[in-house]
Amino acid sequence: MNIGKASKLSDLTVKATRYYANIDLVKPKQDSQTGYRNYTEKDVLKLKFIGKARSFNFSIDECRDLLSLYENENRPSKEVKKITLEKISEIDKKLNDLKTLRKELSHLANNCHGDDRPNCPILEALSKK
Amino acid sequence: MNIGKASKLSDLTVKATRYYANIDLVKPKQDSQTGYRNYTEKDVLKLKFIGKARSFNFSIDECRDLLSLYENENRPSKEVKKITLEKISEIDKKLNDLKTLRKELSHLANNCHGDDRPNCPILEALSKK
DNA sequence: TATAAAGGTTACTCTAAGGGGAAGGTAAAG
DNA sequence: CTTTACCTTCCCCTTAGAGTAACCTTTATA
Repeated sequence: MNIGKASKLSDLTVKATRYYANIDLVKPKQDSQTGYRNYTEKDVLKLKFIGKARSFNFSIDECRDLLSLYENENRPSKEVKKITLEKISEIDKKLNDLKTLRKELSHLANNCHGDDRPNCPILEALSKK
Repeated sequence: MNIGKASKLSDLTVKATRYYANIDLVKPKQDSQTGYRNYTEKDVLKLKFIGKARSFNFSIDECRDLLSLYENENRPSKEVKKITLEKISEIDKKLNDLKTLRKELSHLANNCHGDDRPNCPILEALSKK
């Protein structure tokens, strides 16, 4: 099938699908005459897999790793688990950073009366230290 | 003073400081002979302000807005507060997304035995639906 | 004073993951 | 036969600088 149908089936944009072909992530054969990419059912499964992994915040490189594990019937599950646990701790770090940031910002916002007067503790905090 | 000193004083890299000059954020006069940028004390204050705002996750464009408010003695504090509250709700959205993501991933990881056997619920989850 | 080191300048490339759009070939429908 | 839809490659754009090269200026040292 052509790229349009494959993209629709895997719930990706044509642009993203073509990108994945360009970076050798899911590279279907191309018709030597027309240049059209010819996707198989299996390619669609891979594309879906990638879409799902991307929605789980895995990077393209991580998707590449996961995909090769996915395609290897003999992979040890601990490798997949390792990547997943790393992703979780990465998320934990981001969560902590964002929580700290939120605290600081809401502290500033709480101290700002937010009216038409020019005095502003937020700007003061940004300009001090 | 030259860019090196100004950068040191405002705790920025020379590269970042030069970048801010290029995008007209903090643009000091340049010596017509040597081309050297000449930073004033006031410029350093602005650079510090930006560094602080950036550390609070404000984008360059938001810094530009905040900076112009900062430089305007008559600004109403509500404008600053508005930007800050928007940033906070932006952070809240990210926090929610990440929390959801974390739940899903840790659920998957918990169900994966993570040994040398090929069966892997994580990959199954990524390939289904 | 000659020179080397330190610091300045512009300009180009690179990052992640595609989006947007142009120019042009192909296939299907009217 | 022509319009429309779909496909192709190619190039620019996004964030916020980092890295590097080539080259100029100022300062420190032999």
